[in-house]
Amino acid sequence: MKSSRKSKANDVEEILTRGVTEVIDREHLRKALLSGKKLRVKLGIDPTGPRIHLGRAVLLRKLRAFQDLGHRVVLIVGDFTAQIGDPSDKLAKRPLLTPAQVAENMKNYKKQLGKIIDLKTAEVKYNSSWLSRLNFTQVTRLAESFSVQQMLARRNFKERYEKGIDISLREFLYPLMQGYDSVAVKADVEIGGFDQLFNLMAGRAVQKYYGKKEQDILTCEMLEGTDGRKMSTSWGNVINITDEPNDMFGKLMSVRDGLIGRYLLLTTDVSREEINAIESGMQTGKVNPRDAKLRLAREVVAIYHGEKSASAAETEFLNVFQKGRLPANVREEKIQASRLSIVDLLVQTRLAASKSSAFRLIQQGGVKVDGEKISDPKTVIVIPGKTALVVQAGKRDFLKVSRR
RNA sequence: GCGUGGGUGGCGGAGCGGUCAAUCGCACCUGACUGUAAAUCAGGCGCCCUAGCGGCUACGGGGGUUCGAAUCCCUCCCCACGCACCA
Repeated sequence: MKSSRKSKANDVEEILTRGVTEVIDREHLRKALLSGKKLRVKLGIDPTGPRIHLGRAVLLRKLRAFQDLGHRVVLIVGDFTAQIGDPSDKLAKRPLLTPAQVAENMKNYKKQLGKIIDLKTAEVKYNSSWLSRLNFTQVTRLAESFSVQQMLARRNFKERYEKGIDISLREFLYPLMQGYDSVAVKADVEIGGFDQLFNLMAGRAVQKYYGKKEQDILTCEMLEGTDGRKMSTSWGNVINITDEPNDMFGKLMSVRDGLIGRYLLLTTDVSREEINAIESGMQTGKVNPRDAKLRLAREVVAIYHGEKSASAAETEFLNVFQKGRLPANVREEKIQASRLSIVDLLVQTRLAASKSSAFRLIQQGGVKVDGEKISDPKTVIVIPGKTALVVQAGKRDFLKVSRR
């Protein structure tokens, strides 16, 4: 959207290289991008309706970059697989999604997508609309496009085969289905995480088999979670693009120092020259990692919540965590009692999950009322009627309490 | 279908008759320190209370043996692997 004619070559280079692990066929794709032809760029979407996190956003942002150059984004909702179940999923017994659930999930998902992708010009397709219509003859024909040897070339299959671990035949069908999607939507390019390489390649094989031109494929790096491990909701190291500004800012500040460069590269538009400067600055001690991280946090929050929210979140963060002041907006709660033991107060206001944990919190010195540390669990707190007490549990949990 | 090994706290994984609310690692919480919710260090991490070498409920479900069971037996359910079936 901001590319002048002269910088187009740069934009193309940026697409082809930033956060990219592999491009097949690189030269072909470069030429196509420079030719001015409008390409159809495909990305598969998970129909279980998860929250979009910064890792997933790497792909979506890549997609957006294509969109900004005038190409057509084609999102494929994998509802068909969700409805027949994935046998590689050990928890295969989990309930399969009904069409209604998929529709609901996608409604949610689209709201998030809209933060990155321009949905007005994007196509959204459900792969059940063609996959569920294939009859056995057609499936058989599709199965002809691949050999067992080719399938076994996939690392995941190869390892399991060699170890004697079951591979369901149906699993062999999955790459074929994904490949068939590419035929159905006439994809010119498909993008995905580098773990998707095989499936993306399958698209090429299937397209070729059906006499279509093969899509180019582009795989992106996978972003680590804030602690350096694989980003995963169950690890709790995920930053979602729907996270509130202050929360998002704080989570970004908890990214490991060693990951600052990668985060800047994969989640922001900060130029690579600048990222290099920041990284070498950190190595020589000229740049304080904290400041690099503040920059990162500002950039990312601005992308999803706007500049204003970003600087507000920064001010808030510095206030609360550097200067130890009260947050600007503290939740308020009115309770009925006029006098309560500190333990009961913590439990009633849900600042502590149970009395035992409230006890612990107090004994560990994590509780303050109006800035004063409470160390005796038996302390009785008088709840004021007009003004409110500020109760603090730990570093980040604040609550204003007054009488109802 | 047969056989073997398993099912333990948010996860991984010890324990294999008592001192086990259960080693340890991860995650999480608190404190100290600081450059931040980073790193490091220390402590905590089922619930209840009159807060104590206190009480209660817990180790897939049910039943049993025992003074006493996560630990032994029976049974059911589930998982992994091997064999058989396919030939």
